[in-house]
Amino acid sequence: MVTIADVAHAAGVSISTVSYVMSGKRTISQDTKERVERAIDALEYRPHASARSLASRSTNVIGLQAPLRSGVDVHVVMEIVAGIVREARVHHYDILLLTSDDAEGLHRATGASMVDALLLMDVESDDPRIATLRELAAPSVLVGLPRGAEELTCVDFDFEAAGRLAAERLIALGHRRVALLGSPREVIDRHTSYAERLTRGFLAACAEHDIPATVHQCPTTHESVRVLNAVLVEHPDVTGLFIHNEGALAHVAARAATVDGLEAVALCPADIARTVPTLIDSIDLPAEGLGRAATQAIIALLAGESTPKVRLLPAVLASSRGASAPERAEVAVR
Amino acid sequence: MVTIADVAHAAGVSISTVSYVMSGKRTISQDTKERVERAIDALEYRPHASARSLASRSTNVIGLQAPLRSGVDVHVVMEIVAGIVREARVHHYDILLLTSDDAEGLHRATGASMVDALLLMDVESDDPRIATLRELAAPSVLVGLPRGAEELTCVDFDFEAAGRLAAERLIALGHRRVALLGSPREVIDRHTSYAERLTRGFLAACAEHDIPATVHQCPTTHESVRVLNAVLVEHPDVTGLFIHNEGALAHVAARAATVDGLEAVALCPADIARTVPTLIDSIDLPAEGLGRAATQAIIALLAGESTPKVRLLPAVLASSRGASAPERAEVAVR
DNA sequence: TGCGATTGTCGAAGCGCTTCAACAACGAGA
DNA sequence: TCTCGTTGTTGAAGCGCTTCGACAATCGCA
Repeated sequence: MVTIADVAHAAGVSISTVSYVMSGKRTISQDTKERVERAIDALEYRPHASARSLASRSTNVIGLQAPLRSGVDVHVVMEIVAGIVREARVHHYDILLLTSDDAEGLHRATGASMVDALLLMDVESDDPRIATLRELAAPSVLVGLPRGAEELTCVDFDFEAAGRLAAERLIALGHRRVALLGSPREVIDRHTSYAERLTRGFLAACAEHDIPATVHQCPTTHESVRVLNAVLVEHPDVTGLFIHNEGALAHVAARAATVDGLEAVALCPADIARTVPTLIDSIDLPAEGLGRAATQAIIALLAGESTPKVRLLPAVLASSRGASAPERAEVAVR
Repeated sequence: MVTIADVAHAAGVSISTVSYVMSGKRTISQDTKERVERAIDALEYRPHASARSLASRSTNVIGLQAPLRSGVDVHVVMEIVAGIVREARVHHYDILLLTSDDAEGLHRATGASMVDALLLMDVESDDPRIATLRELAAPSVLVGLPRGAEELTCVDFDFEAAGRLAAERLIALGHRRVALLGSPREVIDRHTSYAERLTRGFLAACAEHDIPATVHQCPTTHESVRVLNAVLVEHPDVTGLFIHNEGALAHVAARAATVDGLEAVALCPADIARTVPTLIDSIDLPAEGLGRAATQAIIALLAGESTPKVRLLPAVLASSRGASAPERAEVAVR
């Protein structure tokens, strides 16, 4: 293994000089700097991560508790994680994957100084891990917006605004009764923060416009079609649908397209929306951007910068009108 | 921060004694051992991971390159990762999540001694990372079965056997022309190892029974229904379907159920199969078990044990016959 | 021309742990 | 009684890096 001593020797300087060249924490003459850098390249030197972290008291690793639970939108979770990992690498951080939903993992990772900071996904409205986070020395960021998260930094998509936006869009399209086909029952039962906020926004906007609205828990499979059928039987005057459910989206949208006058808006990643041509409109769920934003927040905390306690990514209506990607591109060109 | 010196002082022993109590590498009297353990508990001592790894020259961390690509079966990937993480914890290892598909990440993680070993998922038939792995000092295990992986340890599900099994099942059910609705085009184009092996097994078994068979690339959305329709138009005598495509499964199965005499078998995780009642049968894709097996293999390598170069988890027909989980339970009870 | 400030480099002291070699203390066999 | 193994414990030497304080060498300014 190549050590800093080998580099120092090859460049004809001391160990500390090599260290300062790498960190830039002291001024080094151009000449010396170049000699050291050549030696580093020639020897393919890579600093030993543990040695570095022992001496510098920081690991450049962020611990991530990602959900591996049922009912969650796996596609979205993967995208968020991808965003987190990519953004972390930009800032020279790595991601340690912690088994989820146990506070012990948080204690272990920080107690053993394996990580500089923590990132938590799939946060519930009253998450028991929140209390744990307060005890820990390491800074943390939540992807989600639980109740009672004062003092904690939270980053999330603005689900409440998305609910409003969907409702207002449907109402603007002329619908006089609407329904939300939302998350599966287990997600609701866990009081997952985003599901509750989405519902709140949707119902509030409908109420403001005096439009009757109902909310339905929706299984992720083609059984969701049964839910839709039941909704239509119970409320035959429902003509506007808002779908937020990865697994059910394609089924429900396909079924909805067969019913005269029924129109559907969805909340989902843009690439998913593109595969469902029968949607009237969609609200983009910027999953990767969410992961990146969360990472940026934790990096800022680590740098000692002041960050807003809560950052919500805005909900924007994608003007897809069901067009597939290539078609949209053509439209844009004309 | 509590250090080993604090524990030693509290227990009235030397630092090395504390270390030997924790590692068990030397005999320690029962009395001393208990005193040390009490001190550890009382002080909530957690050894500093970096200090330990610097001194012991091993990190107890495994690097994982997981795919965050399109077309992959996200659900299955998540389950595999969950299996990997859980099994790793059993053996006191942690998982470092590496950005995927770049060989540089492998060099970085091992060169900087951040990991003891590497785990690679989503391996292609001719994966460029394989050459890199050979250069590295760290042991590695592939989840997949690429060509030219001699010398490398591989763990995977036996997709070829699954292909055979599905074909034989359909033939046994009396079908005289069958079709495989497989992975999306991008997965095929990447020459993903599992897709090719599944096809090979399926076609081989059909050929052995002189049963005509066709293979179709299948988009993951409800567009897959179009593919099915096209297949039925082109080959009206197709009555047996084998589906291996997470996103398309529910759509295709639902559509197939509307065609008289058409029967479908699927390859997917058991919990997914349960949500698709129109399936005749399914072959379980033991995703979590696959992750666990891969981790066990890498742990064995790290322990210097000899492990088989290739381990394939067997394909087994789940006798679901389309029954949903509760119904099956009832049947079992009677 | 002299003197303080700046610039560039270095030696050495850790960071918290593992592990080797050494060594008391003790019991057993001759 | 003496010697030789065991058994249990310890001090100290690293592991590879960062960073502090020190110190020449050079510079700017009076």
